[in-house]
Amino acid sequence: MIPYVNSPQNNTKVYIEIVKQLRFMIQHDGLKPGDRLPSERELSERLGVGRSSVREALRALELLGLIETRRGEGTFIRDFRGNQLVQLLSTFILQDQKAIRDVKETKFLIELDCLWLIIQKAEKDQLLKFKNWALEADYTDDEFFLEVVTLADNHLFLRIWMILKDYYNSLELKKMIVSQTEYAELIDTLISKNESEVIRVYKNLRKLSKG
Amino acid sequence: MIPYVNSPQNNTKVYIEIVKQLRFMIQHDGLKPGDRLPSERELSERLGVGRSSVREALRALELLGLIETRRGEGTFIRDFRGNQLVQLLSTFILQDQKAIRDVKETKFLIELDCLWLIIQKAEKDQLLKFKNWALEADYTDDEFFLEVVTLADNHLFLRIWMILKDYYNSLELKKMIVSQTEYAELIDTLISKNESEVIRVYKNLRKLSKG
DNA sequence: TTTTTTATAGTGGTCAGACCAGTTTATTTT
DNA sequence: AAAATAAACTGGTCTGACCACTATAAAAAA
Repeated sequence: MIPYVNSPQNNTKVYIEIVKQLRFMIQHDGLKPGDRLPSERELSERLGVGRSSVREALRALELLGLIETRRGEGTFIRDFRGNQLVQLLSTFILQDQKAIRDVKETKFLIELDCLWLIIQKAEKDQLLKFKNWALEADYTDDEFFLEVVTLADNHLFLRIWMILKDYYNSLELKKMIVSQTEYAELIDTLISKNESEVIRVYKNLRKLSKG
Repeated sequence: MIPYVNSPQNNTKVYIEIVKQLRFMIQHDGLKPGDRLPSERELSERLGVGRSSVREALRALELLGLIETRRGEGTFIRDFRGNQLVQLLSTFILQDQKAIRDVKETKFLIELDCLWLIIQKAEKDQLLKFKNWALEADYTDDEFFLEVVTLADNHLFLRIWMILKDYYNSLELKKMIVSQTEYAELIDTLISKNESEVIRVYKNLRKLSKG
């Protein structure tokens, strides 16, 4: 086949071109999450490039979380609404030890953001169900706020919060004890859509007078 | 050398291990943007793995924008602000309308968070200097809010915002026109530490009645 | 001496081929 | 028809070979 990728006047790297070709291929063939891509050897042949270059492109996309590879089976398109990327960047970025305060601060504010989003978006019966659960079930603080962030219905916030949560826990700070009634009270303020009360109750729950 | 990477009980992919080793190396040696990494051949030898595996790792990091490679010169650490990958991810990910809404929503709330942090933390003379700049200098909306996020003095928010900003710009939405006086008004509310006014002015600046 | 030119060693970019370790499919045996 | 076996495929990795380009050291010219 004619090597799209390796034509003389093209001076961009081969693996970048392969990424572009893959993107085109996915769009053109309407491939969806779960679908299989052609094998490395077939791509190599079809695009007229070496297999190692194909692999460089695929590995890059894999690290980005866009595809998934299973030995012996093949390469598959992934459900990439979340971004692996933030995951990865964070591990690069969060080496910085002095960022502890930033992590706490960010986690708190994002939790507040999600509470605010819930007020804007959530249905009342969703919240009532949530409250029942909060009163009866057994859960950790993380599990409670996972529900909150999920209810906020913003995938980016969910991803960011997940990372922050993990990092926060790795700090091994002393845990606050929060009673079920406090959680329930927070949900009540959501139901009543009282923004300032949400902030007050949340801060109190986190034992914060100030941010 | 002992191959860290290829020990028997380790069944994760070699290139992933190399990424981890690189991260460790960067942290341990305190490498900063602009610094050079060891050559591919040297890494291959030092880690006891094939050069092609090293390249898979490096290409992935390059696509992520974390490193930069110059033929004949070497591989360098980059001042990563998500640039490269955003272009790519945006076309892969952001076809989805909900994802687009999430990006807008998240950027909006994080900007508000930063404004709130400024009220808590910033010194008055910092803000006055900021206002002078806002009235006299020439800047884009991104540049203005980069100042805001910087003033919030939270590295994590800075990083997240940078990524979001790039995502957001890659959406190619129509830009709002904001006058210098509007920006200055926002800074005034910061100086007066009036939280509800900050929210109102910011929303107005973004032409939002609701989130 | 200083400058310029020229060779050389080093670096990333790419390819081809080999082998291993799994999975799937086809074939054979029971 | 079911089970066991063989073959064909797929990704994972390594090695060695070139090429193109850059930086450095050596040699030649000024």
